Parts: sequence; C-alpha cells; structure tokens
Amino acid sequence: MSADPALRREIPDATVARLPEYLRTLSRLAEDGVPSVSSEELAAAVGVRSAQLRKDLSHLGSYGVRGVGYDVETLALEISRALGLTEDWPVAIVGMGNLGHALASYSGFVTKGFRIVALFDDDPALVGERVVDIAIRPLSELDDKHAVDPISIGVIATPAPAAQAVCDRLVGAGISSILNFAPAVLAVPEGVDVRRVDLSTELQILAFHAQRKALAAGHLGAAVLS
Amino acid sequence: MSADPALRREIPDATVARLPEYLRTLSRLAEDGVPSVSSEELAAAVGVRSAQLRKDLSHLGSYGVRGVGYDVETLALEISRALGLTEDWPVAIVGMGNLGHALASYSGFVTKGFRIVALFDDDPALVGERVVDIAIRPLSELDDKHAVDPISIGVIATPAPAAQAVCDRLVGAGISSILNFAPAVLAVPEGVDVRRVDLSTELQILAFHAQRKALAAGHLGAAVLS
DNA sequence: CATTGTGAAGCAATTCACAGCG
DNA sequence: CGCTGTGAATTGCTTCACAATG
Repeated sequence: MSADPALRREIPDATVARLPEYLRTLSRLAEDGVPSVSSEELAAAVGVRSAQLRKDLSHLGSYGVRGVGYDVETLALEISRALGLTEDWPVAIVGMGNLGHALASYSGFVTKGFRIVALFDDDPALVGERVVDIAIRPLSELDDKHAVDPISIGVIATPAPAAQAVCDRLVGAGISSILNFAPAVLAVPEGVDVRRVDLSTELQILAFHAQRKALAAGHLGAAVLS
Repeated sequence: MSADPALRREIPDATVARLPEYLRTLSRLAEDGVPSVSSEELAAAVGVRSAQLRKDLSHLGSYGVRGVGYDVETLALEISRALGLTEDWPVAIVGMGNLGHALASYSGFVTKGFRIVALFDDDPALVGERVVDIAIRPLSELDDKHAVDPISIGVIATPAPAAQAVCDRLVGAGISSILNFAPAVLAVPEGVDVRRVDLSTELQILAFHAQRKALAAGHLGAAVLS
C-alpha cells in the first residue's frame, strides 16, 4: 500500500490534460464490454500517438501487461485515482444567466466525482429560482458557513466585469480551485488554481487557421515570393 | 504592401493561443484611452512574462518603438489582422439545447469578426423558435445551398452521441473549422480543424491539482518517504 | 537611455527505437 | 512473439541577457 506513484511523482501538465480523454474513452470501452486494449488501439481512439500514450501512462505506474495490453477496468480505475475522481468534489456555480443555467443542467457535469451543491446570483429576479433542484441564492450567503456546505471548486459564469470581485469572494471563502468562463484574466493569490474556458478565444484561434487555409488554397499569389 | 509577416511566417501555436488575450487587454486599454503600453505593463495585465510577450509579438512583425513601447491602437489592429478578425466569419450553431441557447445569446460571441448566421436542431419542439432573431432550422437544410448562407465555422453543442454525425454533415457542407462542445473525439479529414471545449475535462484537471494540494497540505505523512 | 527585438541557453514535451518481459 | 515501458534523440517553447535603436 501507499505505493501510488501518481501521488508521489511529478506528472507533467501535458499528461494531466490528456488523462481525462483517456478515461472517457476507457469508460466507453468498458460499457461496450471490451476487456482489454493495446496502447495502439487506445491511442487511435483518442487521437494521439501510441508512444505518447505509453509514456503518459508510465507516469501513473505500470499497469499494462507486456505482449497483451491494458485491462480496461483496471486502467480506468487507476486514471480515476490519479485525477482524484475517487473523492467527492462539491462544486458551486456563480452567475446563473444563460450560461450558468446551461452549466447547471449540463449532464456531463454529473460525471463521477463532481456534484453541484450551490448556485449563486445577486440578481433578485433569479434568487429563489430552482435549477436542477437547487435554489439560487445571493452571493453574500457564500460567507455564511452555516448556510453553505463546503465547496471545493467554484465556477464563474458571470459577465467579465463582475468576475474579479466574484473570484475574490470565492478565494475569501477558502476555495482554491476556480473554473472561469468570463473573458477576463483573474488575479489570485499563490496556491489558487484558475482555469479559463473562453469561447471567443477558441473562435479566434479557429479564425487564424481558417485564414491560413484560405490564403494557402485561394490566392497563393497574394504574397510575392522572394 | 503585402509585407505582412503574420501571413507569411510560421507563427507558433502557443503564440496564436495567447494573441486573443493580448487583443482583449489592448481593446480594454484603448477604451480607457490609454495611448501606449510597454511590454512590461501589457505582460503584467495579461499574466505572462514580458520577454514572452515581446517574442510573441516579434512573430507578427516589428510594431513597437524602442525606448517607448507599443501604440495600443496600432498593436490591436495588427493582432486583429494576424488572427484574421478583419474578415467576417459566419458561424452556425448546431444543437440548441441549454448550451446552444447560451452560446447563441452569449454577448462575447458578437466580438468583431464573428456573426451567427444559422441555428440548427432536429428536435421538432425547437424548430421554428427564434433565438437572437434567428429561426432554428432542421439540420437537413444545411445541405440546401439556397436556404443557407455560407458558413465558415460550425459550433457543435449537441449531446456526445450525435456529435460525430453532425460533424460529418458540417464537413460535407464544406465547413473546415469546427468548435466542439460535445465530450467526444471527432474524426475529420485532413485539413479540417477541430477545437474542443470540455467542461468535465477542465474540472478533472482542477481536481487533480486540488488533490495534490490537499495531500501536500493535509496529511504529509500518508506517503512514507524513502 | 528606456525599451524593443532577438540570438543563445535552458527546459519541457514529443517521438524514436529497442531492451525487457509476460 | 507481441506489446509495454523507457532511455536517448529530437523538436518546440520559454527565459535570459544584451546589442540595437528611436
């Protein structure tokens, strides 16, 4: 026991970012009754190279069988453990506009490990409304230790101008993992983890590549070659 | 003229991913009437190192003034051009459930350069409904060249099981830039660009780091040191 | 003379290629 | 024998540090 390399070793960020994808694919295979996969097969299903998959998994430990492959159930469990999904992560969403509503009712949210425990919004028109059976409350109640269950992860789904103030309150309430959907850069103290998801950033990156393709395919002559 | 390094040189992916952030911050500065910034100031506002900002910008061309800094308006324009935002990118959203609705009415969407031109959903209960003044239509109309304006970017906001089929239709209709919100890996032909935004992946990455922090801070003794 | 733009150094991630092993 | 696990090679990104310059 206690021999869990995932919790002892350093796992590269790039690897961590791919683990959820591996896990999702393994879960689907498990549902389909597939008992085992080779690194080649799993990598193909996820869209990475098999060498990369093997190196990623090697950071978690040695869960494959040479000459055979990986047991689907076992590997899924080990990845879940490495990601911390065997524990329970209570989530609060702040900002219950269109996006907040969508996030709250998003089925993928209920993935093993995460559980929405509170919804906040200061708009009096929204306070009291129930979404997925949870009442929307004003953000001020966040500070009331008796009114709110412990929260591990805060999701910010407010407009950009409100994001920093909301973030400060979440941090003040002891939350150190934040998922930010507002198009704003958040300043947080050391030790607080912020991940940002931004629609318009993604669109702009797509536009960049689309423009390159258009230039390459369309009017090659637009740029004079040296 | 035609001396636009952004369209000739190779710009690293990592740089492209940061350009939207620079642009957003510059736009805010421009609104506030700030005429110029140094790499130090801009980098601080965005949360990167100044050397990285300068190296990133150097891939676009030489738009700074030594000893002074960057003209906010000029730099914003050059980044817009590099990203292709001086052109118009018509967007279609497929899947008008909670998330699709939220995306359609998301104000950040109307950022310069992007314009929603069509909404699709095969659910008869949704077809005909108007969101942001656009009627929801069945996906079959996508193939009807007379019924649909040209589309550059397709956004998939359907449940995972439908995503691949929707993607195939989008690709079949000539769309080669896709933003996928469904938790599924899409298979696409060479030349088609897919970016995925996935809530549960982001939550899982946060959970991983939260777990590390908990282990580091809480019961250090759980793992026996060698 | 403060600040940019950039070679060179340092780091991190990916890919290769094969030894190790069930 | 086939497939995993991993050192070594490679590629790409970040940071440093300073020469170039308006």
